Amino acid sequence: MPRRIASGDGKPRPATIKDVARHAGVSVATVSRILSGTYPNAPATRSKVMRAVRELDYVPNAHARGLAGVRPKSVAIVVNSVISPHYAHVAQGVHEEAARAGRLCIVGTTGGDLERELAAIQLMREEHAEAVILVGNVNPDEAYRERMAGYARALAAAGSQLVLCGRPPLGPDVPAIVVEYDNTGGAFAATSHLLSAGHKRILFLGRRSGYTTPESRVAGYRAALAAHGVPHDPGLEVDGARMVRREGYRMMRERLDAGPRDFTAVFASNDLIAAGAREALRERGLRIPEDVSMVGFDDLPPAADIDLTTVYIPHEELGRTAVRLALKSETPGASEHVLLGTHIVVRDSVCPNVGEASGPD
Amino acid sequence: MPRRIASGDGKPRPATIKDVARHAGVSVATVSRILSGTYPNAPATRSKVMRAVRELDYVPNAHARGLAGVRPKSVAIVVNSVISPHYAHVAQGVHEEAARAGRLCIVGTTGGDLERELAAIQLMREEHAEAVILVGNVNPDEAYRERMAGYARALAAAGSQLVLCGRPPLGPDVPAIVVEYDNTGGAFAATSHLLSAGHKRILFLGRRSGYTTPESRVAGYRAALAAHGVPHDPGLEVDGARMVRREGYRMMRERLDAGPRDFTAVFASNDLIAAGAREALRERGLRIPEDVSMVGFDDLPPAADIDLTTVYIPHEELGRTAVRLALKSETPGASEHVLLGTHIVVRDSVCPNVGEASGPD
DNA sequence: CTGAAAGCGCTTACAG
DNA sequence: CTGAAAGCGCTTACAG
Repeated sequence: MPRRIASGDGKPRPATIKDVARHAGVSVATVSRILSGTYPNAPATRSKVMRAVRELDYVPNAHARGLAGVRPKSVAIVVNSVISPHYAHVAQGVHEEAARAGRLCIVGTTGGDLERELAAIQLMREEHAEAVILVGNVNPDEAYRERMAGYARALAAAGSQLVLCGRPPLGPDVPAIVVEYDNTGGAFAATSHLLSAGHKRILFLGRRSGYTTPESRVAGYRAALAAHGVPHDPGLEVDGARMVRREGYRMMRERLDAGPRDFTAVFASNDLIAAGAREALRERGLRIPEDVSMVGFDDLPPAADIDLTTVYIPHEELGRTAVRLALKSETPGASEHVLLGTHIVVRDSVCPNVGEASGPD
Repeated sequence: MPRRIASGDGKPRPATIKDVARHAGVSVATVSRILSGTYPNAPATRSKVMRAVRELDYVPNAHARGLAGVRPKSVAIVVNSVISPHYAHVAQGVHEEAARAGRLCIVGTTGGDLERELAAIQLMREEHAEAVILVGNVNPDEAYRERMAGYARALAAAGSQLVLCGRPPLGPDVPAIVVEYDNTGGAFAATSHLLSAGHKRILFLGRRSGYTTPESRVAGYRAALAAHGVPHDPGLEVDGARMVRREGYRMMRERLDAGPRDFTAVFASNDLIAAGAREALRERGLRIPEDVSMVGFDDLPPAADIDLTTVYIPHEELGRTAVRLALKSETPGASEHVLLGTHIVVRDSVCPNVGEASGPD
């Protein structure tokens, strides 16, 4: 049982470096040096000090240490929500790499609210986090770019580093590290997979104008159509408000209600949308893949449960890379751009097209 | 564009309170008081100071503030992994409540590793987190109890507070807040639901001796059998190593391989296990609920996708309550015990038993 | 290899 | 309502 120091009024208070020094019969400078482990020291002194540390259950005060100029041991991540599977997996990667480097993770959630994002960044600046990682889908309009440039410069000035994860770069004059993954390539592969099975009428579910993630997936979809010489019908691109299950259900439901089915396959902009769309199809007695083929994006838990062919994103690798690059860069305010690959994962949601569905031609 | 202070060597450095004071023509004490907002102050002075703060983009240094004795603005949570849906939802609740209270969240992941748990707690002590929340299933043996008692006392001594979430209390002499939910009651309701549908041979999938979560669910299962006058057959309780999908698959698969089916219904100790077991059943052509009825526990995402009747746990409420109680308690090292309710959520995974399965009698 | 002392950026009695 | 000064617990040149 470690002893506790009693202050004047008898209440226990945590031991300080002074207590340790007194206990070990050395100066505080010596204790500090021995604990830092980067100075030469006499073994006898060393063991005296370590013994005192153990006996007093001494834990250094991170605030004092931070004030005295030592780089703090924390990285920060800001996400919309920690229950979104994609964010959770990226965060998991961040945690792993942070733990490996002996860093603590500060996590901020915004719920998509700008006020909360600002407040989170502010608190992280106060804490002097070594890096601040922002992740996820955004609409990179002028206001967004200015906000990010402001964050980047403020963090750099404070010796920290802004990292953008799954977002586009901000431009050469903004000090930020960017870790992206290949949305367009993945969407190209997914669409090609359907095209190779003979599908020509492929519904794209979940377009959202202005937002980087769905837009780059639509781009891959269109590129694949073009590459296979299949005409592009804008009427097959369905808009969705958010990339969630319920939206997938709504979009498919409304499509089926609107008239005779004019597609044989579906490319859902993510797995959650695929799961929702699948439910709407089943309510009409349409099975996957016998009646309709479907491909998703993300390769997150729902995909395995519904046997969905989808596109794998290196979620955790994104988080690990973000931390690795941020901690590596000696100079705060570094700029770097990394693009990680994606690939298709084949399950059982695509059948060859036997030409049932009627096109508008 | 905020001005940046240039230090001697020309590199920008973040503004300090001194810069603000000089810029506003007042003393640092005045700036400090105005920013704290808890002292009387002259409106004219106030606006001068706020203007300087804005123009210099001043952010207070949390380390200096912490050192000077102000309670830090962070709560900490320690979980096995952030991608486990249960942990993620509890964490979401913690974040919400923390954000509401203007606190930052420090999140530690342990991967179930004791070394990492210890390291995380240590770092959180260094950071002087206001509360440290530990969540999840454990085997509360002597070593565990001693470890927790040590954490609790060390945190209390440092003015912080240990909170146990979904874990049993440690005893009256240990300063910890405990927020539990009703596992046994939920399991009783789930089992009763199956019994009411006429099932008598109910497989319990995922017993794990010594671990609090599965053990209290088994207890509810047994209590329900007893209450309904159905004989308890220990042979219907199947052991599982971890509460994951793959284990559910393995347990069901081995059970079906071992001989003729001797149950008409399944109570899975959580939804993931239910999803895995369902897959094994389907491989044998057994459908839910036509051939086998099934009930799970958690009411997390997989449940809706597989139409599973299950037990709802107030995951997020657990996290919110943990933070609320911890921040409320003025005296660090408070003791408190809260038990939140659970309830059954009926979907489409239970049919009346028509007496197909053969019991051992 | 070790110690005495300055300083990091705040807050808060203590005076006025 | 405001200012001068001590002090929080460390680290690190500066001496020796």
